[in-house]
Amino acid sequence: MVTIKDIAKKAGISVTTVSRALNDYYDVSPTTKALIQSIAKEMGYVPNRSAQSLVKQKSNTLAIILSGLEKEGGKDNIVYGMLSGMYAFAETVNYEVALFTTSTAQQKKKSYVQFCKEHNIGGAVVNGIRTDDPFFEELLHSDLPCVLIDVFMEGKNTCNISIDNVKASQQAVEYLIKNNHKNIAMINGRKEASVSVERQKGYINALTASGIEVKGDYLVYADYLEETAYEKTKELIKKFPEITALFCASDMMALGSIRAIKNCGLCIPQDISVVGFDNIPLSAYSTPALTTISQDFYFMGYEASRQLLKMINNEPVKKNVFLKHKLLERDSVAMI
Amino acid sequence: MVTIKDIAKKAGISVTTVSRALNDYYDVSPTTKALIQSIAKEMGYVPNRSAQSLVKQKSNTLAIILSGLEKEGGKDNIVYGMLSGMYAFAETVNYEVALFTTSTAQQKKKSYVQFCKEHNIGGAVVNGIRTDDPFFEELLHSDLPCVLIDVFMEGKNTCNISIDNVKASQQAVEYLIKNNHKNIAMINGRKEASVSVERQKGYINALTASGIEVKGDYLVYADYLEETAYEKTKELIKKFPEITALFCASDMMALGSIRAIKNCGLCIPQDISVVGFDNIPLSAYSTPALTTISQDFYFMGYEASRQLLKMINNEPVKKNVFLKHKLLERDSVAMI
DNA sequence: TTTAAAATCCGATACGTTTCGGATGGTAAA
DNA sequence: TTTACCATCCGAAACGTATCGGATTTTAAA
Repeated sequence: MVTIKDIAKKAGISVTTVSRALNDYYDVSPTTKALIQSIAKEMGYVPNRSAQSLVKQKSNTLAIILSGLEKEGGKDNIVYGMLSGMYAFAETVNYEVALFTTSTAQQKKKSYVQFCKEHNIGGAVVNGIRTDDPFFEELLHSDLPCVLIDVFMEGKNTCNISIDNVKASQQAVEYLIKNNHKNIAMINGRKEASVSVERQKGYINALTASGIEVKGDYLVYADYLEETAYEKTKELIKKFPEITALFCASDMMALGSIRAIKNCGLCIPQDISVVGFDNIPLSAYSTPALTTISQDFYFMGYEASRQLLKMINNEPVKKNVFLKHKLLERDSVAMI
Repeated sequence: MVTIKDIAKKAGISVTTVSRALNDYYDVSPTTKALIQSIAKEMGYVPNRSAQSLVKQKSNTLAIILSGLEKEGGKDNIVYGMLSGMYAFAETVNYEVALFTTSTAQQKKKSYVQFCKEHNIGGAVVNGIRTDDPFFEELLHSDLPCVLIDVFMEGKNTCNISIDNVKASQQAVEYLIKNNHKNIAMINGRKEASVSVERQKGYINALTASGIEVKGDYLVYADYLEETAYEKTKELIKKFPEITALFCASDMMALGSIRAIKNCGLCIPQDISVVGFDNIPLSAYSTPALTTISQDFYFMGYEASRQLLKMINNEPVKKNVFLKHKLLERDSVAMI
């Protein structure tokens, strides 16, 4: 391993000056600067990040904390999108990304704060962490800058980023109403998740605004799981055959619903219309193609990390950032 | 930040002993060990990875080098699968993973070797890098341990991991032949990629073994892209209406082919049968569900990193590791 | 009692980099 | 000639940890 000491020796110059030359400081002459840089290149010098991070007490690294890169969890491509967005942004500012996942398996899991401290990390983007996770609490109470994606909590030094979930789901349900649907059920995710609450609010808003009675029985929770949605949908449409439309709080659940509906011998959208949420790749390939609320997860990851960097640099940021969404009309909704 | 010095002071004990206690060395008494560990916990001590990595000259980190976490590239979920497998393994051995992607955009991209040196990384898992990438060449010539997924090249300190692509595609085509197909075309990927070569070999093997003439015109390249496959398939089935079956070297291309076939007013599998390759999530949701060769990318990432760690620790490893595959019969193939 | 061996501890140094505080020599203004 | 100011350089300390080589005490064997 070639170090700045080696360069210094070869150039007959002090270590200090080599360091300052390589970092392009003003107080080293253009001549020596050029000399040193050429020697560095010639010797194949690579700066040692550990040493840099140790002495500078920071590491040019952003953390992303995820609920888990699970074997079967990635079908929706959401995490992938956020990740790639984050990496894309980090690259533009010469930062790196450290990915930390909470393994459900591992009992003695490490605290998020600890992870960041270990690595001299300045701040974290957080997604998919359960709000009752004790380590999440600890993170919120620490003064590490955090950007929370799709979860609304207040911490010591946090901000939130997401689409306007209320408006988006309201829009989705209004679209169904516009297509003359009145008996509209909702397959929601986990009751506790803040996005679920928001999306439910939008559903109710749309119904009441159109003078449609909100029936508690039409509202079921499927944990954002395809399989659960499949079962709940089956029960639902057997119990309430008058239902003509379904609003699902995620595309994965919508896919489960679609399967359930087909399985009951009904047709989509002729018998029952379905609207999803997220616009995951699968939704475009299902039959029928799923009408859904489109979110740009790549951009979300990109923006989240951009916000984070601002916070790390003590620049002012908005506490709540709302990104754009879009209703994507495809083939799973019909006029009745 | 609380350091071992702080602990030493509080415990009235030397820094050396604190370090050795925390690392559970044999030559510190159980009493002091317990004392120090409790003080460490109480003070919220977190070891500084930079300092550790600096002094130990290594970092307990595995690199994964990918061709890019691109916005649109992740639809097949393959990279995600490998990633999660790698993280899962790394966790079991208390290692971390550093992800490095080659941005097509960024001109002044950094060499892979440089990245590893900077971070004191002991070795890398590599996937999807073009074989003519100069930095890839450099990596192969370096003595960094490398596990190459799905690419067959020999380096100074490398090994390869993949399924038996020849056998797998041979099996796929044999399956079509068993269903009485004789005019079987193949949509292959990039001609240069080694997996393409292998899969083509399997295709030809199967045909010749059954005494079916291999027609050069039946073999087209679509770059592993859905859209290109769509177009090439259209041309193909217009030009050669006798074709009754298609073997595609990837599921993404198969999805393009399916769309093309439908678009020509033909039915799958009644008019044309299709077999894909990979078993990506989308393949199960397409209509008809795609018959395909199933690979376990999670396991591939897991095994690749397991191999890598062995190489880093100078344990002996096999030069070529073949993982299992499986022909997954679904609904896109019919007997004629 | 002496001696050897085990158990337990510690000082000093090293890892590679940055940075504080100053040193040196040269140039221009007073 | 003196003074002040640049431009350019450098020594030494610091970051937090691990480890080599040895020191000290305790225990057990002879």
